[in-house]
Amino acid sequence: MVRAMPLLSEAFFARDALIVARELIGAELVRDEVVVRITEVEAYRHPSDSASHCRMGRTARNAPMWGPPGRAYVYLCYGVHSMLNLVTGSEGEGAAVLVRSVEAVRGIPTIERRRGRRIGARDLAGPGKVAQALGLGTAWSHHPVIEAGGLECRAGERVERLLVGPRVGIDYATPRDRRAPYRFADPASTSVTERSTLRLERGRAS
DNA sequence: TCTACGATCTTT
DNA sequence: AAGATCGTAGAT
Repeated sequence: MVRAMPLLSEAFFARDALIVARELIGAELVRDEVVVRITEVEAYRHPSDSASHCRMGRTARNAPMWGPPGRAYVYLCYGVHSMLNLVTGSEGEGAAVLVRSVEAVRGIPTIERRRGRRIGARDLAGPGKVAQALGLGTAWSHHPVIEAGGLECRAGERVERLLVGPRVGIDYATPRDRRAPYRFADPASTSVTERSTLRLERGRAS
């Protein structure tokens, strides 16, 4: 048995969504026997971000995003898929990071049996697959991933250089926000969506 | 109340 | 290229 990596702290999440997003690449999500490694994320930065669920202020749905950092925000998309976000910044800010893709580290076959769905692949590219692999629904909103038990977010191997590009599926946002390079991915992973719109970032890591 | 529409995925 | 499928938000 390998010793578990340390939990990420509330202080880790209590920073700008762009910083947290970059540093979440390579981190692990753990739910019981299931362990996945984060390979792609998007930052939803602030109420002034016209792509964010917080763009129209506080509502029942986006309440978790306004809460303390290090909590989950899970919402239902297209009436079909659950999306996992991790709340960032300070309480009352309204920012989060969407986990778009992961790689299975272990435990996925068990989930496959339990859910009666086909998730055998090691690559889980796309936010709907992430929540499905971890068995998460909207009831997981507000769950602290900085504490042991349930869904946990743990440190992983640090990825120095990243793929960077625009976010996906936000055509309703302003042109500026549509173009904003708020999506980050691990260049070494094949579990990444819309890869052609990402470019390898030069220079220093965050 | 009513209506429109998604931070998607799969199949055609 | 389109259907599935339903909760939310904004309008009425």
